[in-house]
Amino acid sequence: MENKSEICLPTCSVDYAFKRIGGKYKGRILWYLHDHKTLRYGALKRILYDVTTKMLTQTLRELETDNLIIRKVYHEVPPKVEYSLTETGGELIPFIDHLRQWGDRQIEKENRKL
Amino acid sequence: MENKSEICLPTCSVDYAFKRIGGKYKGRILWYLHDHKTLRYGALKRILYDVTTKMLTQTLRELETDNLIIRKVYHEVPPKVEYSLTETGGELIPFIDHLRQWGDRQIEKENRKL
DNA sequence: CGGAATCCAGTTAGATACTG
DNA sequence: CAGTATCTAACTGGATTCCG
Repeated sequence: MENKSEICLPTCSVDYAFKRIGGKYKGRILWYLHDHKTLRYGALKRILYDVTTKMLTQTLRELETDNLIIRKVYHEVPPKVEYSLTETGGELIPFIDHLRQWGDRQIEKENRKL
Repeated sequence: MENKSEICLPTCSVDYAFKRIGGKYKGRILWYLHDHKTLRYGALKRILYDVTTKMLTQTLRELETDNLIIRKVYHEVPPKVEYSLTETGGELIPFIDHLRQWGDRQIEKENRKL
């Protein structure tokens, strides 16, 4: 499975950016990693809770390839892998945070209508 | 075809927001509508250029349902339909702009490496 | 524990043709 | 002009099983 971001030239930088963080779980993963500083594979899976191992692994690999997260392997038994944000990935946090606040406001609005 | 945003409760507001603007063309459409104030269907199709009528219509309907854009129909011959941002949609522009700038920086970085 | 591999159903999106 | 309808290829994502 190839990383989409490698096989197509973006037509504009908005497109470029959305390709990198627009995946089904990417926004949440970046946000949770910022929240917890570092998370293990299993912990991430528990927080996202509806994700399959296949999807999680695939998504993490894409984020790693795009240099948004770091994958650190501890060669122990049992194995341990920790994920954290890169500096580039961290630069996206203000954006995600604003988006989160916007989302909160919309959810509130919708609730008031009911 | 149901609008996804209607059939699932978001697990968190990050997820909520990404569902609304994370589609393949949504970011670009919002950005272009902000840039041009208002755009006709055909103009949008030309700017996005690789989109099919089916995808464009579907995406525009989702954005409309989520109250991010306005669809204004002129009952003329030939027909004329203009799209523009709602106030809520406009609130997203600063974030998309931020994302766009981030994208620009990444593209530059990648070019320097080559 | 942190995945990889395989198989398969379901969805999505593209091409094409047609319409008010 | 601004779509709709239909068909199909392609891809996505889920379940399951297995491995170092």
